[in-house]
Amino acid sequence: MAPIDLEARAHAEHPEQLRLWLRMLACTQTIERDLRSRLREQFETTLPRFDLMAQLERVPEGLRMSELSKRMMVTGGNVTGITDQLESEGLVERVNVEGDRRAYLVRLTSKGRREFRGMAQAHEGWIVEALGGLTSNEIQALHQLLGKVKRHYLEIA
Amino acid sequence: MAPIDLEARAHAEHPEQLRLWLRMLACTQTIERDLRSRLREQFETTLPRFDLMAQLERVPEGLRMSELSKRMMVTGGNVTGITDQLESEGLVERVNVEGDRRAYLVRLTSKGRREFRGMAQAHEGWIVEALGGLTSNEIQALHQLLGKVKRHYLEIA
DNA sequence: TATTGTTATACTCTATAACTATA
DNA sequence: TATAGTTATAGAGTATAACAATA
Repeated sequence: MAPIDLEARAHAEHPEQLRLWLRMLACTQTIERDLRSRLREQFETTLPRFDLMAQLERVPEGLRMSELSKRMMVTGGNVTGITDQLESEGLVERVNVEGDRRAYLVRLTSKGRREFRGMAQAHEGWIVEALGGLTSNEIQALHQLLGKVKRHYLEIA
Repeated sequence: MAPIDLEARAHAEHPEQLRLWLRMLACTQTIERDLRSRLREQFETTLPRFDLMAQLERVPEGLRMSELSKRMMVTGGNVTGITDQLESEGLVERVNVEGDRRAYLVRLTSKGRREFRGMAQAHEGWIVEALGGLTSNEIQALHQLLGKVKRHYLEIA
């Protein structure tokens, strides 16, 4: 039985692209909502905070605000706000950049790194579970197809 | 060249599910952001407002608040707020339900229907363009795979 | 002048929970 | 008691624009 959700507005007469889009949205919104509520309940944090820390985890020396802003796909003011929060909790720190006194590097503290590992492990488990209905081949296929979507979108944007 | 975005945090060592998830998010967030800004600029409206009207367009007799809430995947209070806005602009109306004086049917006015058609046409064009990099076969494949994701997620939720 | 990051602000979206009215 | 919808509230998330310091 079809669930009643965002996709309910799709007509059979709609172009196949639109029907696909509504399904994509329904999938990501549902999963994302659950991630948010689990992050809040189990770790008292939010998705942007988690995401900022995830970006930093890959880069031990830290990232500039402008780089974080690009990667998180949000404007600079917001990165400042999230960084302020995390810094006040001792999870990240701002480090001066040699040769440019306007800029900082934001990096995880050891406390931040420790706390992030716990969250990341849980998060990974939730995602593996959420996508657990797919075989490895299907995952590869989806990954490849969405890669194509992304590349095309960057070209026309 | 790989774009710098949400996916930048993906490691090769991450499980394939997580890498897929980050790609799904990057795709939908990018497209969704553009939709929001185009709806704002060209039609002075928002995605939830558009979505509510889209749900109603399929059902000329209207939908109850509770039904809208389910379909839009948001809680009742929010539907009230959006409906209030649209009603004050004469785009939707609340109609009494015979036999249940607690409930309403919300439906598009003719003005609402007229304005919606314009927006929907533009919206459809944006989506067709956004997903224009895919062949029809690829669209079918994605649609089918995401259907599987959705069904599995409903089972475990 | 341009760039980095911050501050201030405002608005949309959302969930939660208490509430009113009807069933 | 349960249900339909509303109200009130608080917080997340975001964009915009003006600003200070530095390049």
